[in-house]
Amino acid sequence: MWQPNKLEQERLEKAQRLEAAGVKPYPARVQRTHTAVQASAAYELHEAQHGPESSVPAPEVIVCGRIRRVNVKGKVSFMHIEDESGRIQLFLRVNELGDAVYTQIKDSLIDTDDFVQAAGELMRTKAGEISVRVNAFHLIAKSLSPLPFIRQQVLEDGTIVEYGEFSDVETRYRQRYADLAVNHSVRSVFVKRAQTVRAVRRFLDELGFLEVETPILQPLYGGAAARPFTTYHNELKQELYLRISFELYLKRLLVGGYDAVYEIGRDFRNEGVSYKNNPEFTMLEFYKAYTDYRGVMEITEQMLAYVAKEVNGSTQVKYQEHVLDFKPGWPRITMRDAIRQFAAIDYMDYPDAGALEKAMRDLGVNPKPGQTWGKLVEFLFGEFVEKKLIQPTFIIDFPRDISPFAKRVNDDTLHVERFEFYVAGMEMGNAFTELNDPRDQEQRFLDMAKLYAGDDEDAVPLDEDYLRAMRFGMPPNGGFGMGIDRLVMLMTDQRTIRDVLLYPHMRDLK
RNA sequence: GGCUCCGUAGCUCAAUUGGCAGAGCAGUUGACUCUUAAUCAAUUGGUUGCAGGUUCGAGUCCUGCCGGGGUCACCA
Repeated sequence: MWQPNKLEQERLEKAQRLEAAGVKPYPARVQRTHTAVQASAAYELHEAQHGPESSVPAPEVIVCGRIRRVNVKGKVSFMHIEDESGRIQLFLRVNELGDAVYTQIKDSLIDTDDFVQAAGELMRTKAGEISVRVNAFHLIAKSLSPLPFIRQQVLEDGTIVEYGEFSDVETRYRQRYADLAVNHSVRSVFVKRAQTVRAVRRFLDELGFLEVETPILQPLYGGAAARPFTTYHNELKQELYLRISFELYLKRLLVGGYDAVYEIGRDFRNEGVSYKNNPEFTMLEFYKAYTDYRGVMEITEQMLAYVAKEVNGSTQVKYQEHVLDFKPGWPRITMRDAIRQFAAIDYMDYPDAGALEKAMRDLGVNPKPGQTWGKLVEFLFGEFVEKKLIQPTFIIDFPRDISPFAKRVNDDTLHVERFEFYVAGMEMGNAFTELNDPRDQEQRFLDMAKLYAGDDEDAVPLDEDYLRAMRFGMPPNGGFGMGIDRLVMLMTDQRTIRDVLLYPHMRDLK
């Protein structure tokens, strides 16, 4: 239940006073002929055509927006209103507006944060700012709660300098609308986010991929190692999982005859929250027939370079203290070489888990006891290599026992054709030459069940229907998955995933 | 989940060893017909996250809880 504070109480009373004077604080009908930027452009064009002192009347406009600055003087006032395009100044003079309306402004019945509609001829003030000489002024939405206040200055090129800030992280995330309304730079992050997703789509569409949608509610989860969220369908009396990946549903479509499919959508993983993990996040997965993980690496490089260029105008992107370069030709380093290089240990000298674990302890790291060989290799990688991979890098050829959907590397029983790519010390994506032998796939499911018996977190449920699909024949294909949010972090120079999510997950307030 | 730091006015922040809770901005009132981080004068505003405890006295010290940041763990 809303308990108006003092400032809100004042605004409520203003709304009532306006209503008493016959002003509707929330009218149904609104008009706008120009955005703020269109209006400015229209005046500049007028000046260019007729000169600054011309007797030809300037264009008449109707603009709408939120009041961001008010400067009331005795008989002339100024406001800046803001719409999505930017800001424009209103020049309000009692002569044009009449006493009644001007008095409402002077009595500050109109507040910063209110939405208004203003009509009039465009002009330039003596100080040189393009403004609307307002002859009709209407409140179109009263703001009852003041937005967090920070002082801002609009420079001539339109940039907004902020003095002070609205920085309380918790409030910013919980009340993102206020964050967006006040903090100008936050809005641009989400514009770039949209541009990023659009660029990914355009890239894949142009390559001939078909965008599809697969179930989020799944009777069986799979395709990744993660704990799922569970839910329940009341009518069907059915336990359901929120998907942790799209993998198995997408590959079934290759059986159905599509050569190349992709999906961009939400995944849900019931795991820890961190600067790069949110319980729900946006994933891109694609699968392409008649290629393998080498082909997928080429697509990956091209795609990321394309996105960087579309969003930031260059394959080079500033991220924190680094300049990342997505230009294709990223290094491809095997998992084995990477660990040899950064950890000074060759895990192939220790082909069984017990020996490897002991060798790792001698190196001074402490994996959980009793893990599989592949898990140990992965631990080594995380401990010694991951953070060091700043420029885009493919790490290729992963241990088999942590990769149940990838084809083995020729004549190598320990490795599969899989790569992950890393940027800024973060895992960005994961891909393999997809396993398409149903007999091998079934064995992998069984092996996983055996390896991770009693280990709920890493168990991979056996998906009979997926095997059935594969038995009809699945073309050889390469598959790919990438966290879109992390990509957006890179494109927008944000340190945490929460700053690229409009509504990051927050604990419930009790 | 562990460790650690933090929570004071609408926003950003002060408050000495435990000693009257403050400032700037915004808000309110007034002046001002080209201002723009407007200016000038006056002025309001607090359950110091919540609940206990120690003390003559707690924003400050202690315990618990709530929320958040960082970090570790978890996480292909």
